[in-house]
Amino acid sequence: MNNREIAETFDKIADLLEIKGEVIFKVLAYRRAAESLRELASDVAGHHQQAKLTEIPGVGKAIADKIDELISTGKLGFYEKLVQEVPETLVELLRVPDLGPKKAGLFWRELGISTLSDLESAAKSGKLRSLPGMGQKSEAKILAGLESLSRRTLRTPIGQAWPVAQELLAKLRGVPGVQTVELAGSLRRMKATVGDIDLLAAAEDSHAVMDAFAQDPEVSRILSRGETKASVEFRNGLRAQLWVHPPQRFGTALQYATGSKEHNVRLRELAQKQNLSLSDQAFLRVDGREILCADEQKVYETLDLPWIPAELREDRGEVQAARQGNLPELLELADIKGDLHAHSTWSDGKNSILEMAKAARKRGWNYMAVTDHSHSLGVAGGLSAEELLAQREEVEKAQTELGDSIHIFHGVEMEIRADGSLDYPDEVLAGLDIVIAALHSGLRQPRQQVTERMLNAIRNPHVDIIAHPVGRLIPDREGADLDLETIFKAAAEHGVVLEINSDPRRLDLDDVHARRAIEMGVLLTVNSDAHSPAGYDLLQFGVAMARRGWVKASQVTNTWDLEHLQGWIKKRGK
DNA sequence: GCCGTTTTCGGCCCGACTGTTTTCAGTCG
Repeated sequence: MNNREIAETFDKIADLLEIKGEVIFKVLAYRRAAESLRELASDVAGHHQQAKLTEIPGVGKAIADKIDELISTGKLGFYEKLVQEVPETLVELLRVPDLGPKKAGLFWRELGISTLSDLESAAKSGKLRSLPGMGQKSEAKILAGLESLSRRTLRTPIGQAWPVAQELLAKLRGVPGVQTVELAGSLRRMKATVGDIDLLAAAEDSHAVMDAFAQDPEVSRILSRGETKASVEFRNGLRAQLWVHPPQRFGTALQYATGSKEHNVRLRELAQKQNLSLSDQAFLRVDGREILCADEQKVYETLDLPWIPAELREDRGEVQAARQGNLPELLELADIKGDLHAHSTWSDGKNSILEMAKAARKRGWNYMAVTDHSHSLGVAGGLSAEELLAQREEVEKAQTELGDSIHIFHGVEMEIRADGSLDYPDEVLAGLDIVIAALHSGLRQPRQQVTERMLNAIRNPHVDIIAHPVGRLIPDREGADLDLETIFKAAAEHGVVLEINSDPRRLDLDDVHARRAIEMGVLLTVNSDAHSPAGYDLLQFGVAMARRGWVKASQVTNTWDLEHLQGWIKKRGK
C-alpha cells in the first residue's frame, strides 16, 4: 500500500466516524494523519521499515499500528468492523453540497438511506422534509446539490479556474467604490486543483460589488447572499465566493481567506502566545482593543514575522522558517530567461520553428529549445532520425534570420519506450544540443519496471532533461508508480535535470516532489511544453508550482543566462 | 487520536450564512 492509498483509507475512516457521531477530535486526527501522509515526499513503507512511523506529524501509537497492519496485511480490522456498523457507501453522500455528516447520519438512521440514489428517491418523494431540522427548502437544496454533483464531481484544475477568476477580478475591480479585489483561497496559493474561486474585495459599501458579482451573466444560481459574503455557481458548475470587507480590515481578511486552514491555525497559535486572538477581521487584544491591518504585511508584522508568499502557506514549515529568517528567495516568472521544451509543426505543434522562436523573443527570452517528439510517439507525428537531421537545417536557417536576438537550441523530446530502450541511438543524440527524455506509454507498469526504465534514461550520458517525470494528467490520470527517491538520487548523481512541466494538466513534478528533489541536490527546469505561442503563457503555472516547492531561481537551469547554460551543456559533453 | 518552551491531561480556530428553529444546529471555508 502506498501513501495515497493509506491516506484514502484514513479519510474514509474519518468520514464514517463522523457520520457515526464520534467525537470530532478523533475524526480530525484521522484527517490530519491522511493529509500528512499525502504531504510526505518519501514512502511511508520506508518509515515503517525503520519503525519511525510516529515521527510523521499527526501519527501516534494508534494510527502507527493501523499503518503497520495495512502495510503488512493490506487490510485493516478496525476499518472492516467500522463498515459493518456504518455502510461504506454513506461517504458518497458527503460529496453533496450542503449535506454534511450530521444529516447523512440522520438520513441513514431514520430512513435507511446509504447511497446517492437512495437519497435522490427519498428527496423526490418528499420523505426528507418530514425529518427534524429538515424542511421543503432543505430538501430542494439536496436535490439541487445532487444535480450539481452530477455535473461536477472533481476539483477544478487551476487551468480552468484561472481565466474565469481573472475575468471576474477585472470586472469587480471596475465597480465604483471598490478599492481592491484580490484572489484568495487555494487559487491564490496556486494549488494544482481548486475547490472554488475565492475573491476578496475592499469597499466601504458592499452592495454595488455584491450586485455585480451576483448578476454576472455566467452565474446560473446564487447559493447565498449576505452583507459581507455571497456565493454563486456558474453554468459550468464552478463555484465562486466573494467577501467584502472595509479597507482598514482588508489585510486581515485577505490573509484569513487565503489560508491554508493549517497555516492559519499555526498563526493563531503564535497570536495566542502573544496574548492576541486572530480572527478573519482583526487581532483582538485581551483588553478588547483591536489591531486592524489594511494589508497582509501588517498581519505578519504583528506576529513578528516577515510576509510569507501565498504559495508557501501550507503549514510545511514556512512559519518556522519565517521566524528564523530562513524563508527561501522564491523563483519568479521574471527570473526565467528562456524555455527548454517546445514543439513545432514538425511534430504536433501548431507553429513553425521561426514563429515559436519569434514569440519567445517577444517575451524577452534569450533562448528557446525546439524539442519535437520522437518517432515512437506516432500519435504526435514523432520524428525519425532522418527527419531530425533535416530539422536541424531549418533550425539553422531560423537562427540565421534571427541573428543573435535569441538563441535556438535544437533538441528533442525522446520517448523512453515501454521496453525501457530509448528512441534514438547514441550517435543521433550526440548531434543534438539538448535531449529531453520522457515517458508517455507503459505508465501503469509495476513500480520496479517503470522506475528502471527511467533510470536507464537518466544514466544515458546524452540525456539532459527528464520531462514531466511522473506522467500524471489532471484530473484523469494518476502518474506512474515511480520510486522517486531513487530517481532523484540518480538524477543528482548524473547531473540530469528534472522538469516542472507548466501545462496545468500536468504540473509535474508537483510541489512536494520538486521540494524533495532540490533537497537532494537535483537541478530543475520549468518549461512550457508549448505547442503554440500561447502555450508560453502557461509558464506562470509551472513557476507557481516551483514556488510551492520552495524552489529558488538558482536551482532552475532556465533562469541561467545563455553563456552559463551553454557552458553547462558543453560540460555535459556536447 | 494527537500533542506538549505554560500542560502526560485537557485542549484541539472560529464566524457567516441558511433554514429551521422561537434560540439553535448544520455546513462551509
